[in-house]
Amino acid sequence: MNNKEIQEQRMRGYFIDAAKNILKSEGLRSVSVRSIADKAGYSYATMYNYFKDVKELIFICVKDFQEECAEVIAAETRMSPRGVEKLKAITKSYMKYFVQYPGIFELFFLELISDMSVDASTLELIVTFLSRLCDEEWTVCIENKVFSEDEAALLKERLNYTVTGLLLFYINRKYPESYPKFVEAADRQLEALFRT
Amino acid sequence: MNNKEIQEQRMRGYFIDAAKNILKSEGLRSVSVRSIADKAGYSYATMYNYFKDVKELIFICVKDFQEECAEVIAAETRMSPRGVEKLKAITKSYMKYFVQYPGIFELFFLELISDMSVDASTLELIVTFLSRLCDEEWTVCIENKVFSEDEAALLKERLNYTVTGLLLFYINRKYPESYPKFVEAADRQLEALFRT
DNA sequence: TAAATATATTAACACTGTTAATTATGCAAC
DNA sequence: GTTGCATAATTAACAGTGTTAATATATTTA
Repeated sequence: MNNKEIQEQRMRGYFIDAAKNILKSEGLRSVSVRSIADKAGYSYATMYNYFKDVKELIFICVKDFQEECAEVIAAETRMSPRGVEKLKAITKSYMKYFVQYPGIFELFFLELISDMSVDASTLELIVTFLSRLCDEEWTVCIENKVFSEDEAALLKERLNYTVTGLLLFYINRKYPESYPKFVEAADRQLEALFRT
Repeated sequence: MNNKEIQEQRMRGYFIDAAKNILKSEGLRSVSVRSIADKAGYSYATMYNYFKDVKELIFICVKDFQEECAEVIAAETRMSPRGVEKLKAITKSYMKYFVQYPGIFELFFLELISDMSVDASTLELIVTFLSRLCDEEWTVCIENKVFSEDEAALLKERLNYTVTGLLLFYINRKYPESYPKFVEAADRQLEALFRT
């Protein structure tokens, strides 16, 4: 990587960090070209020298947030016994992360991707995130004959849809009306899902 | 209802019809105060004489769309045998409706409700919609001892979360990548859900 | 140092929602 | 029928949004 590329990457980093900062603290609604540029310490038009458009910029944050989320989950579920228990723990920790940062949930699942500035690989990254987080534990379950491979494949899909549905209803439609009730609903669904 | 009220309701109707029209044909992104007023045949500021803001206006459409959706579903599932089969048919018809009108799905589940212009009863209407559509058939299943009341309550919740997750992934994240594959995924989940 | 290139900034455009000021309209009283 | 008033519809304006073109400022090369 030559000097020019290093400097370019640095500049991109300034904007990406600014965007991540606003997304986490103030949410997706507060993210704008001008607010990002302000925080990055540049004029708004400067962004267009380093990114195709603002959609490209904010969707770059997805990868970083996933890494952070994965670390938080790993730390929180470190002590959980392998297998089904750990699958539950990972899923709960996953939901907790998005409830804590609803702006990140909006970015992952709600933000429209009408134009082509969001590439397919980013979408793939998003829709497979929970599955990737759980992959290892599913393998453990299959090895221990808790589930067959077919069962596991079906449950993996189901977990993804159910958890996203739960989060969408709670974060975006205030249902259930309180966090404790949300946790109850989530627990109910998780228990039913992993009941063998 | 006196003349003034009649005229006021008529005016509201013009704007509501225009908003519904744009939502169905062009989607939520094309809905704006000016585009609605254009179609209604009035200036943009006239809307504010009849609605608090544009959010209030477009969320009024929810009720009408639900009625239309319920009618479509009733027609499409008329011949289905009562019980589990009808539950599946209703759910598939429900998904078909939102896939056909993604703008309506966006309005129901994706549009942000930050400010207080969307009242709680509308949110309640949205989150309970599928449950209400299925309520009668769940009762039939309980009466026929296909499910216990507790089982039915759990499955009702699960159906709601799963279906919304499926639609969110397909409509908003292009996953799966084709409609046939989406239908396959939906069928898989439905079959597993109703497997007794 | 001077010229050429690259980068950052400002100005401008077309949108968005919303409010205030202004114009047009309908209606009651005379 | 005309006048005056209340009501309703409109235009103008403001503060935002994303984006592009033209301009100003650095930086690099000759």
